Amino acid sequence: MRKNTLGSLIWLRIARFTHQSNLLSNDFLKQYGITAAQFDVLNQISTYQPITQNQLAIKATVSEGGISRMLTRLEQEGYIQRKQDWKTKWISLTSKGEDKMLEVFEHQLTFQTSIVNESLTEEEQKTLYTLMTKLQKSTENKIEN
Amino acid sequence: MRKNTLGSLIWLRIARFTHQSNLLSNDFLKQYGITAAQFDVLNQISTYQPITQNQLAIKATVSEGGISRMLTRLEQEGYIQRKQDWKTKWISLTSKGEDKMLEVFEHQLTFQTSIVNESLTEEEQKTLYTLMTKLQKSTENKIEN
DNA sequence: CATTTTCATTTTACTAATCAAGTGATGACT
DNA sequence: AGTCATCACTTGATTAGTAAAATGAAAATG
Repeated sequence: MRKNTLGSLIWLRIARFTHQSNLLSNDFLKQYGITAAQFDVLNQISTYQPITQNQLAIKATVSEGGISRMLTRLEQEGYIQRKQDWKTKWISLTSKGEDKMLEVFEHQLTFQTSIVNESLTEEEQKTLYTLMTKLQKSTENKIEN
Repeated sequence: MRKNTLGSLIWLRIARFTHQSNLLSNDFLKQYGITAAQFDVLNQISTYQPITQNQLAIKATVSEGGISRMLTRLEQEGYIQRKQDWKTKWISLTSKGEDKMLEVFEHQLTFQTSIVNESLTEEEQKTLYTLMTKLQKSTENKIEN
């Protein structure tokens, strides 16, 4: 007989939430013509630009190959530019990319915040943040073994 | 100036944990020759078989098209069988699929559990489970609008 | 009894991710 | 100088996901 542990149930809830909130995010961002994955990467670039692809991959927790393809798409759309300097490519937003982030950032933040605010009190949110941070940091350490 | 809310920080932590724990899961399951996504689907089938593709898609929180392809692969590998009955296809594990789940389930459960146990106390886990359940249920309601 | 509706599943076109092998230029040995 | 290693990035093969259009067979309608 199958018996689940508390740990595995937590795992399942988190996986479901991520999946479903991703669907909602993509649906919400559709009106701005970008996907949730693109928003995340543009947001990282906006924060850390100019940044190399290598560093960006780490910030966005995506593989080298993944960021390469992602940037190709974003470059085609005209949101970012890659400046080759020696062997490194420095990534930054174009003015179109800056405008897009200016247009979208606040709304996406409000969108995410409201979903959390609707189901949890301020106190609960603080607790959840603390616990998730513990969990995530510990997983992060395991990755860098 | 960019200012993040508690809600958006929670969102970020959850997304990171999911992504990283998925990498770990895939890495762990590699020795058994299956992926984390395949394990999840096989696990659902094992629990609810026989089950239609439609219901399975809901259980596994995957789109109709997604489950169709996934099952094609699992069928090719010989883990599942599809029995056409009227217009419905009933999915169940083959004996090879049953064996695989018997081999993997306990280990994957232990793997997931240990990651949570290593970073959180029993009490913290209960709290986290309660909060994540609230959050996830609320998101689920938004999806079915 | 022919036609339309319904419905489960499949397919198409796309985004996105991984790992691993391939490029191509810089720089460091011998 | 010639070879070799390194490094940042790209590419190929595969898995996985979505939305939306297409299939195909049964049921319902007129």
